Amino acid sequence: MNGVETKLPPNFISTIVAEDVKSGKHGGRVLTRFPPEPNGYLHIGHAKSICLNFGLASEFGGLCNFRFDDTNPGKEEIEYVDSIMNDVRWLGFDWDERLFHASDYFEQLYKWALDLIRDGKAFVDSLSADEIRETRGTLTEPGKESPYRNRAVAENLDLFQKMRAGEFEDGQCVLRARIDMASPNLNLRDPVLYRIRKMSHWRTGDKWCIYPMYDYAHGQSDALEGITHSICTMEYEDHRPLYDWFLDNINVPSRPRQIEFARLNLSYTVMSKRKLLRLVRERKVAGWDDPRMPTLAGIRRRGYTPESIRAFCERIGVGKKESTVDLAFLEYSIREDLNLKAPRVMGVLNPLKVVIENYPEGQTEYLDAINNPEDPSAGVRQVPFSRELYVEREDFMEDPPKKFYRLSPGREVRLRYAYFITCTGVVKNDKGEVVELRCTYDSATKGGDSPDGRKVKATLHWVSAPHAIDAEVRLYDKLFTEPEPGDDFMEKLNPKSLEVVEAAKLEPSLEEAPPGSRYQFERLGYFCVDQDSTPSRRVFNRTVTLRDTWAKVMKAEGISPVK
RNA sequence: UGGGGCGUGGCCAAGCGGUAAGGCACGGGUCUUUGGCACCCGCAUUCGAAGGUUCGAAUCCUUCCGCCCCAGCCA
Repeated sequence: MNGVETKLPPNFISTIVAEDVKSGKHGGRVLTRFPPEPNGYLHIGHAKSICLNFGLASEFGGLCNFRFDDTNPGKEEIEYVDSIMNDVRWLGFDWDERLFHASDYFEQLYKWALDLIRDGKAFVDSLSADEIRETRGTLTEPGKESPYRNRAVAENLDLFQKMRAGEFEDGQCVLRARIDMASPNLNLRDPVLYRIRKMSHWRTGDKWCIYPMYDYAHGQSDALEGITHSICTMEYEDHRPLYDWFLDNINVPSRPRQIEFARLNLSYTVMSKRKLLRLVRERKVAGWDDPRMPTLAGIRRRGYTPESIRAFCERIGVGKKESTVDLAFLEYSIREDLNLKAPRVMGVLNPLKVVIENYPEGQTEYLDAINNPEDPSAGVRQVPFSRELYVEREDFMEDPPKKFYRLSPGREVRLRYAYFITCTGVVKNDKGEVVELRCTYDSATKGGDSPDGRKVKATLHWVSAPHAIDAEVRLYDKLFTEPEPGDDFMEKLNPKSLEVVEAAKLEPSLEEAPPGSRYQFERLGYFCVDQDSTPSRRVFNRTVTLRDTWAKVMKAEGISPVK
């Protein structure tokens, strides 16, 4: 990806894999898999899993399969299938021809179920869902065996075949494993293997009316594909004994090992599909790809790069401890990446008109501006300068506090790549609000340096009024006001998570900026052109602000920012 | 209090019996035509707690405390 392969920091999983490779387990082969269920959009938490699985594979010269865990037609939709594949590709991973589905294995899974029945290890239970729940027992008391638990093999075989043939209605019966109703691990109390669902499946159509449960499908799918390390999140740890039980009691072709790690939590955001779905359904955000969403679609639209997401996932580490990563860490990753790549440009979000009184009317000069100080190869561009300009309203204070060293009456500052200007007058409206600044410029300071060595404390961004282009700029901030939104997250929504600037003034070089392109608006932050943008109505999203030391000073000094 | 898992600075995270890496955040400074970037300095006598073993413990043993997960015909 970037010439020199940076060595990934080791973690407990890569240590296990390294030992297996060294000991020759699986013949030194490494095959992982990313197994999403197509019932929602992928989010940054999935990115951690994707990077882990594909990363491990490439680190040890192995491969990573892509597999849809499509065992529940009631919840899965084709819309999600497309978005999921698109997101994984965008993140930068490729599964070549290795696209699989749990549904590819329905026939084999069915045959194995028949084997389990013949071995007396599975039975058809005619208890209702409620009855099964009631007899499962509790955390402290054992469950009760189903009265159907000892049906004869022949009867079970007959019943199960009839289940498949559609002779029963939904819920009338299920196939259950015959393990141990007294197990302290609830997953082992005769878990359901198959349930009847008379609905068509996005891939198998109406071929099946019985569908395998996750536990029954996952491990065997892994075994069928020859997966060596099946990595999942901590909540499946209790399922591992069952995962292993199937592998021990079925004649599977290989023996995968399940390893669990802690899922990612991010401060100031919610990650569960249920909560994200609610934000979408209740219109708290514009959709799954709203730039405030932690979905990959949202993050992408926000302007994050796949490289920054990968770097983030590599840095947060992999462990078994529940943790919440600071959102600032994610922001650090995108700033770090964009600092090196994003072309610099000037744009004024909250325009304050400036008239340079001693600058010739009608004159336009084109000044050289460096595109990216971090990347000389990015070259220079020319920006127009004229008598009337816009500067940021926040860059002027009529009565500045001691630490404010931007523009104020009588103060001289530099306009980036242009001239030193001195504020000579302030024009106010009848409400007393500053509506225009009158300034003079020093023609000897063209380009931004004074031949007499005169120094100036501040450098301001600006844009020439007659040359500026208008744009809508969407300023995004955290979606929630609290680091841990919790279950009442709907009450913790940040009312200022989106502020729309209707008419920002941008330098004309942005005229043709294509959707998706990213820029640094100097002194403000990183922005990207939104997909809603059109030539007649340009729309930019703020990906993240620049680090703002001045904002911290203001906060510390109790100075309120100018509105 | 059935079972499983986890507890190292504000947030992540190395460490695996030899005397607490690194990153983010934070504070201070240098530099600066972005109050950006870069660079420098600071930031746990202490590893959930208490005992014990040992010349020596975050690492081994006890006990205790705290947090998370499991009672879907969801994944």
